[in-house]
Amino acid sequence: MLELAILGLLQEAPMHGYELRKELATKLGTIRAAISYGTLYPTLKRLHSAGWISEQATQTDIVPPMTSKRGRIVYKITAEGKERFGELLAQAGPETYDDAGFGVHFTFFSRTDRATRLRILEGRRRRIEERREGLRDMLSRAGDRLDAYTLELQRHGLDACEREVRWLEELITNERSGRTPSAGHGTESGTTHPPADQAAGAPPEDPAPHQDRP
Amino acid sequence: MLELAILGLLQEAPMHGYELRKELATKLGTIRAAISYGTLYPTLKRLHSAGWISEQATQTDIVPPMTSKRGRIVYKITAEGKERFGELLAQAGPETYDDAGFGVHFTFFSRTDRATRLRILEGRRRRIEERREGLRDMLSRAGDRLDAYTLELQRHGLDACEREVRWLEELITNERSGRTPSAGHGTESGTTHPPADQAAGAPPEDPAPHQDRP
DNA sequence: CCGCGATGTATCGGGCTGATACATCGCAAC
DNA sequence: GTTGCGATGTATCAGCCCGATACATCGCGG
Repeated sequence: MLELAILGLLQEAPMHGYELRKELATKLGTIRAAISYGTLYPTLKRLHSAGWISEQATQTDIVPPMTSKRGRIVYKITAEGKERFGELLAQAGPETYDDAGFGVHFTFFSRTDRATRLRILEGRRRRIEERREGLRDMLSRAGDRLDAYTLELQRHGLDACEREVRWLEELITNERSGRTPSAGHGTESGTTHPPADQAAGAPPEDPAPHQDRP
Repeated sequence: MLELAILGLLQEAPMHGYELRKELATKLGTIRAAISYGTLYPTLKRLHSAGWISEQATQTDIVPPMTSKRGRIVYKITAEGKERFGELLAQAGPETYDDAGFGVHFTFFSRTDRATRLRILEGRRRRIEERREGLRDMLSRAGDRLDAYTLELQRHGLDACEREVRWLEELITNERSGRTPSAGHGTESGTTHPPADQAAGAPPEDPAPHQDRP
């Protein structure tokens, strides 16, 4: 999972560890608190020894007139790494559908082909629907056996599940009709689907999700 | 964290490992996927060697005429364990406010005094508000630097944050005014509460778990 | 009587975290 | 000027936790 994330970020630009961590934190911040260095550095070493990335120490102090940065290690993705990234992007196991895995995959959706995007969205939806059903069963069957606070927690969880399913459904519909997730809904939607709000603010960037790399 | 959860469940009733896991899964299912045996059993051993719980093997095959259950190990909380549970319930560290920690604490709110409940709810709210602010900053500052999918993920995360803050706010208000989270809002699908089925195996414990109100 | 799914206990490799350590840079306060 | 401090940066370690796996038993239907 982390492997995919790192490869994906390094494909955008070479980075050193600290930068990588910050980038991970902002891009996956929603889904994953913040990757720890205790994970990051060993993983980078692993990726390096596997040949997916290259390390390049930068302690050339003499050259840069601006800021003679201290020795840090810039990681760069290799050709094999790009290949590996493509594999990881396309394949979807069970761990693709949990919170962390889905978040990472989703982050790179603009570099994923549409079929895979749909597969992953539907897998995630299935996962959340199962959780939702479990919650519903529990609330209707054992509802009165639980105390008020536990009940409230479950209700809140159920609510989040229903909301996420709706979100996924919308995304799936958009995928099928060939739209990218343009800016739309303002935080509150209640029960009504406002169908007429896109088609005005078309995103100028992000033309088409490409699959191969330069 | 697991320690608190186990102690709390065992205070309701003695259980063996399998049962404990199922109970954990349903009560904390919202917040934590499902505790693994690879975690559960070592933890139980640790709690036992610390003296918080007692193990009692049940392979008395001869006695019971009904079901000669195979040897399983029933865990029971000790007096020291109850004391420990009380400590853990009252103290709140940083890990109290992450998803897992908050979920566990919240589950046992009916056995927590009001002051602690408020402290935890407010701490959690603060945590989520920080996440929310981070997301908002990111969306307003670097919004156009991110691709459409990443953006959409962040928006969804922000939405979830705002929703949770509102939920917490409501709970806090209720706490201050002395209400417990009785069933209130919708999310319902015609729930007719089927009453009258407890009083069978339920322990006569649970007299008056929370403080009175001023 | 045989498989098969649920129940039940237990271990192991490995991923991930939080704490910790160390070192450098830029900047502001005194 | 030097002292402190926070951001940047790399790195390790104990320990928690998960997924996979291995057993063994029970109750059930074919």
